[in-house]
Amino acid sequence: MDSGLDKYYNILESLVSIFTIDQGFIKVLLIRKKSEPYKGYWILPGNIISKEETVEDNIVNAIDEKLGLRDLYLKQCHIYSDVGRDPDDRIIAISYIGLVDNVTAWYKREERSDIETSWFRIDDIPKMAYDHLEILNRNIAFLRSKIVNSNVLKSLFPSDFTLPELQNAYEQILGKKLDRRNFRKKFISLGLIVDTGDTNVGGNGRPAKLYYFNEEAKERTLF
Amino acid sequence: MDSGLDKYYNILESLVSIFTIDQGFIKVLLIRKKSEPYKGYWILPGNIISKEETVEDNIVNAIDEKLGLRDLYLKQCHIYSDVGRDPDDRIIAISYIGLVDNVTAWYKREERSDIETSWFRIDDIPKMAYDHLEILNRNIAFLRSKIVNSNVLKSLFPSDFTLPELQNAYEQILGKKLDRRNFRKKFISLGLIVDTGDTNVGGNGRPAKLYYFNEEAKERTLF
DNA sequence: GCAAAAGTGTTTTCAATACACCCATGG
DNA sequence: CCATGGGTGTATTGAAAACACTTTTGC
Repeated sequence: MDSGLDKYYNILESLVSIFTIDQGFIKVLLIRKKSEPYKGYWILPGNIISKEETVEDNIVNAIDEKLGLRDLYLKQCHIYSDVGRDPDDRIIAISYIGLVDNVTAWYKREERSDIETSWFRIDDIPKMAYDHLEILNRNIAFLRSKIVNSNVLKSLFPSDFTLPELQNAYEQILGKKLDRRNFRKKFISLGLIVDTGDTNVGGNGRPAKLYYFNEEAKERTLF
Repeated sequence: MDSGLDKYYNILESLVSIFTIDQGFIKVLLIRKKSEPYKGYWILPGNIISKEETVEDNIVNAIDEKLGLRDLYLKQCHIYSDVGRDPDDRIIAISYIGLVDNVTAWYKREERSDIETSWFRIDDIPKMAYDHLEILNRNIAFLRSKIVNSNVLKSLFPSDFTLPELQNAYEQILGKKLDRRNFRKKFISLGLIVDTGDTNVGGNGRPAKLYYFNEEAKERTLF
């Protein structure tokens, strides 16, 4: 590393905000840092990008290896290139949003014993290293701007969800209450979701009908 | 460059699609390539990113140095990291959209004698090198999705534009005709544009009123 | 039978659309 | 005076928003 071209060799990392919905709360998957700097702080999952892979491949592999997750929805979000964003080195970050349904998040996931991970509610984020809080917040804002378009949240609800659950997810991300009747009317009349004929069991009150997302429905503006 | 970390040193380039509106046509500024490979083909302006600058700084400098343009609207668009996108080397591209008004584009621009540039209508793009056509097309699609939100096109019209000119720009980018009365109604009733009290001169027919964009108007969905 | 949560229809309001005639200028 | 392009108002339609009572279950 001593040619005049050195200054053109950049280090890139991918950083992913993986969201799921659990117990009615939108949560994000974070990793606890085990070494200095920022030991004990939390970071977004990610990886250094090598010359032999695309950014997407890098992320898919990183998520599989570090988190034991496969088959999630990924969406490129933003690039962070401030020279001082990492105090030790110039690292350019490429941020992505990932969405997984809660069945995959909880039952199909193979946890790695050497990595401490945890899901956090997006209104209760722990202390985060580097500029990762800023990146996460921007990703949440991006998610918010995306869900007004139909079908984006379907990655969080693969099958057999109830309308109150779906409405709850939209309300949390949009940060406001929605009318139950209008919400139902919109999703059903646009053919976005399909009645399974079943109802859920347990819990208080009247059982809710179960739905799944109509894969054929085309994208359109919702809110 | 022979440590085991070599594979983590990536080369990055910025690539910008700079749009303006001229004679009622949306045009993009391209550079003609003077050397092999792809000699004689056209490329998007851009630059290799060094370790000591942000991507934004890099682009601002590249546009100033190569094109003699300053003060344009810039918006990050997408990252291209296919391993084979440049046959000679692995280069990751970060694409941006740039918007300049036609006064700046034509009168405030200092052309560089050693660089051959030209504005092309977006429905008449010449043969382009590498994957630049794909990148440009994606940027055009991105622009199309952006202008449905107010105020994005104001960078193309700094002052003293006519409503037919503005409508024409929207029609070209959206690819469809719009109703004159409804178009006018929307922009004026939302307070997005302000009447200067003047009218333009020359040309056939009744002179059109001149407007400027209201800087205080807040963003909202238009189409 | 009552508490808890889900399901359902109608009215009102506002924004989007469709539509046709008059006006100012240049030649 | 006529050709050209710009400016203007109204009626209709459709989607969004507001709103309250009934139904099903567990205890």
